Amino acid sequence: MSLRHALLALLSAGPLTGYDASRQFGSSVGHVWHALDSQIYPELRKMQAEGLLTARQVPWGTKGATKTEYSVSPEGYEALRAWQREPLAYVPVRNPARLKAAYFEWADPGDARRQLESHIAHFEHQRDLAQQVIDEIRSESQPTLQRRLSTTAPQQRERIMRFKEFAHGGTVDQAEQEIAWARRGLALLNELGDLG
Amino acid sequence: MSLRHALLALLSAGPLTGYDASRQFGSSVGHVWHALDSQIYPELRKMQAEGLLTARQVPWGTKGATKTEYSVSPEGYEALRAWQREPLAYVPVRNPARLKAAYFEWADPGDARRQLESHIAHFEHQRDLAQQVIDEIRSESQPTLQRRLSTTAPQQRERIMRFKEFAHGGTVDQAEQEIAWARRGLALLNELGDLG
DNA sequence: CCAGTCATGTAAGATGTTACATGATTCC
DNA sequence: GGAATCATGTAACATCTTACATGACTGG
Repeated sequence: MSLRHALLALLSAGPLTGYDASRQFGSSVGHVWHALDSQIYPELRKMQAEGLLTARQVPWGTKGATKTEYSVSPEGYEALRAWQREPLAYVPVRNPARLKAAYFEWADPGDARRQLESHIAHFEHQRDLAQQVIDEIRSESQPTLQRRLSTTAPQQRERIMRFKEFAHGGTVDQAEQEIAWARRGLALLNELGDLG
Repeated sequence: MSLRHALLALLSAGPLTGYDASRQFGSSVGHVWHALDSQIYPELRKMQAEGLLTARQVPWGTKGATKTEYSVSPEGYEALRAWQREPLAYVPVRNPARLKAAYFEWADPGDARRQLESHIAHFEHQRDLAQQVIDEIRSESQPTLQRRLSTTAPQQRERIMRFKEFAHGGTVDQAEQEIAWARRGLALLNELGDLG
């Protein structure tokens, strides 16, 4: 059900059309919970059907076309708070990189090395992305955050920004840790190469 | 397709019945790739149908009953090596704990605190589990690893153990990092509490 | 002979991925 | 007038979870 909470969180910053929600998703909450358009549109409709969102047709263009704008209903805000009240259900471990590394004896050393190198490249990219997000938060240049802050009492703004920084800071740390792990793996391959 | 690779890895240590595979799964490869019995049994059959495993009926008990024992076929071993040759497809981020933390402004401080405390408890448990696995590897007391090592040339044994240690070491590091992150979150809540 | 565990699943549903589809509008 | 992007999906498939089912065997 996390997609639902991600969407509530996104729309809690203010109403959005389905299209705008899809676009802004990727550059805000999508950094911690990825989803594709093909999931977002149907989920928005389902949430509206269940009363978490209210929908309104707004004009689009000059020729009488419309698009759907969604807002969080009182029930939706309550669902957001209820979610925060519930303990988080931890999902069982399912880590493809660790799985592969545990059975590197089936790889030849060159392939194992390449795995680890692309692991490093991947998480360097993740780290840089998350660091960018943090910079955008600090500079208040992120559109979704701007909408969020504009409807918030000044005393609350600090909290909101600090929580987001904290969350994305976790992503940075995790990326650093994965990079350090993969480097240890490369060192191990070197060591075993010398032995064999 | 990782379940398939996890099962190939498990059975590469030697033949197992479906039931034994299900049991041993949890105490070996299941530490990096979780799966339930209801997934394992059907997947073993599918893998046999596709020629990755060979099945053999072995007697069970004294009254003529049988059970199915699976072994990795040559095609299965090739699939295992092919998997190690392919680059890993990184899945998009989907992190419920980070998602929740990014929107802690919707939680009251007590609930946010409880989230972080159970985050710490969860990863302390993960860390201890992974540390146990590492100890079992070092002491060669893990049954699946014993089967694996017993069919391996002595020069290769070191490699196998070091790779597994390395993989589970990553789980330990990740757990430590999550614990440190959550502690920073608790400190942040304290700080914001003082401000508000 | 009865409890436990061995042995093997099925069925329904939730969630997510991949690939494709289509028309409207705006900007150059 | 054509390209880009706005707007909104659907269909098929894969994967995983939850809940349930059932009979055989073993040890006390």
